[in-house]
Amino acid sequence: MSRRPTIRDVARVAGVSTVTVSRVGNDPALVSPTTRARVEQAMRDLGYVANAAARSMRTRLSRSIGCLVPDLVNYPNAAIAQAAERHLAAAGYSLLLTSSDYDPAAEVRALEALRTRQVDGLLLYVSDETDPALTRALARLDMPLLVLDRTLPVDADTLLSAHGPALREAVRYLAGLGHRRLAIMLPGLPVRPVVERRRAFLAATAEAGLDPLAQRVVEVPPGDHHRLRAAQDLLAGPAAPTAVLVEGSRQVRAVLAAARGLGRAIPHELSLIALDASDIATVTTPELTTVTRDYEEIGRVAAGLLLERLAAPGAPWRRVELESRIELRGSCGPVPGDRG
Amino acid sequence: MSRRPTIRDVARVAGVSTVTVSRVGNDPALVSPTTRARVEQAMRDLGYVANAAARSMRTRLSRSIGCLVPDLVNYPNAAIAQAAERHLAAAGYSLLLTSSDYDPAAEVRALEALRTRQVDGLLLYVSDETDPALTRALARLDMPLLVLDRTLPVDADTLLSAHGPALREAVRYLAGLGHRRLAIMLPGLPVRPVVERRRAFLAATAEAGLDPLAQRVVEVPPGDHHRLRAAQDLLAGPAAPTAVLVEGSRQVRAVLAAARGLGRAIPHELSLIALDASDIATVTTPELTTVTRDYEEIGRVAAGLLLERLAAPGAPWRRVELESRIELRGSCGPVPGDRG
DNA sequence: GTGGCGGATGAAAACGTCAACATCGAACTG
DNA sequence: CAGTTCGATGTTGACGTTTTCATCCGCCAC
Repeated sequence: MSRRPTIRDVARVAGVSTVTVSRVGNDPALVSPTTRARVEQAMRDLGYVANAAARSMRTRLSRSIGCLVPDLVNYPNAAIAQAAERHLAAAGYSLLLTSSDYDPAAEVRALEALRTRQVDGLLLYVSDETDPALTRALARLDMPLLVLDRTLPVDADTLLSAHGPALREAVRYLAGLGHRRLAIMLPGLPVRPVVERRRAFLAATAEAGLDPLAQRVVEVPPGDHHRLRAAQDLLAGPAAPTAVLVEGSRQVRAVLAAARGLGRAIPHELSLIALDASDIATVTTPELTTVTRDYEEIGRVAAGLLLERLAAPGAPWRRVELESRIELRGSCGPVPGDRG
Repeated sequence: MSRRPTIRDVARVAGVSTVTVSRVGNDPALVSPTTRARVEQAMRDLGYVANAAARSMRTRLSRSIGCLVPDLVNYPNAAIAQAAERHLAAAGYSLLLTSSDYDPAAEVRALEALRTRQVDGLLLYVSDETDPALTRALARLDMPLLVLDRTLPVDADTLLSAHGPALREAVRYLAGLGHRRLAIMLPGLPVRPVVERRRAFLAATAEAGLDPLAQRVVEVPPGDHHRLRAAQDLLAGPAAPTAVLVEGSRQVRAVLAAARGLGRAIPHELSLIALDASDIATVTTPELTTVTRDYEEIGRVAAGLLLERLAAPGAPWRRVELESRIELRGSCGPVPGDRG
């Protein structure tokens, strides 16, 4: 593989200086039409593409964005990342994607790598809001940050989802169906959506006049084994909840499996609302009532906010909140043996 | 935001030359322990990270890999990309990810962008094997290519999945259950897996002694509307197949919906085998018998092949094939009203 | 006719890093 | 003790691009 043609090769072939070639690429209006045509012809003939490394060294801009997600296989993450990539690419930015597998140490390493690579900004979906090493690494970073659905003590723009309102609506809906013993299963991660949902669940059940002692919040450690076990523990016994809200399709799977194992039919003997699991909501029987979000919108808005920040580095920090919504399907029903 | 510290700043603080600093980063053994310690301290104090653009300009290596996938939301793609990213990152490479949305023109544009960005190699999952513009762009690329599950007329290493054997096994299994009218639904994309599966389906049904005229191959254009329509058309009528093989979870959804709409119960009135849809296979009722692959393995091997190619640019091209396997679950049963 | 202006182009330098070569002293060899 | 080797460090220049400033030419206004 021979050396790639440089701006100098193009200049020589077109009989102009390198500056002129550069201008054809960056600000064509500065070059006369005849010269421009000659240069463009030379570029085509040689198969010239600008060397981004050299350009980025000179301009101190890499036109690339780093993106850190905990898990790309998780449907919402993939959908958000894909939408963001699409919009960043349209603006001429490339996406450097890293998946941390929920490991804060891996995230710190990834941040270092992205810093070395001179990304112009960062799309950040961290897996632990409380990790001090991570917070320190972020503060040291000194570049535009767009934080997704996290509360972090750093200067950054933030794009949040409003998890509370739709979840309250879901709880009211279940209470309206006569349920008095609810549970919510959340991943055991120190991140905002979990905090918000727990809070909204407790507030909404209290508002609905349900006995606080009969409501359960279960935080599940990662690993399918734990997920299944937690679901089985929750659903077994006479005081088991009659309705559960479950975050994430992996945990939903576990609950479906546990319910099947225990012979609890959905929705007749157990009502189920899935949170952020729209990838499987319409293939189960019955289909799942879901609290979901518009992931395409999230990715799009995130990309937009970051691009605006890059264009206006001095502007005040922004904090945007997008709605969640409830989608009623068939996984909820009245309480079995309702006393009403 | 002030200028980031450079190798020169570190050199000044540590009282050494820039080369020494460079060596501490790249080949520490060349530097005496005391000097090294002093340099490392200075790096920490200043928060120095090397500028990858400058390094890459000097070394002509970017230590980044481009990855082109048609759709990141598609579970197998996400799983493969994530596994590849993990292994590339472990080797010090970053992943530039682009999703083309099945648009060959977008793929050509993305290739141009990745070329400009001087990626050292490419992980390529194109959406059209036959597009001449794409093939031309690839030939022009002049960098190590790892082609995933495609047959492309370019010099490249190739990682294939063996789609045929497991699919033949699936057909034999269905024939063994008494099915005489089978169908296969494939996406209407000119790519190798579709070609392979079509061929294997036709060969296996013939081998099983089934009337060739009663077997149907349906190629479905993209779009959920088309998917549902195609499924309804296929399943309606007296000559409808009693068993279908369906590629991709989106099409599987459509078939499930159509079957439900037509009142055809699975597996009693319709047998279903899903191809590459393991994300939903265990949440449906009944769970789906599936032909699937080890996506983590694919991503890992792909990354490994590419890394080996980067280490040995002159080695002969490689062509690796990984197995598929069938996972029996509950979506297949004997033919309704079997004459046997 | 001269001064000035704007459009088109070029020369030179700089971005941050590393490779190639040079230097220097100390330790070893015979 | 001279010659050789080796380990540790430094000097210089180049990678490919863009920025800054300068030049040149023709044209217009006064």
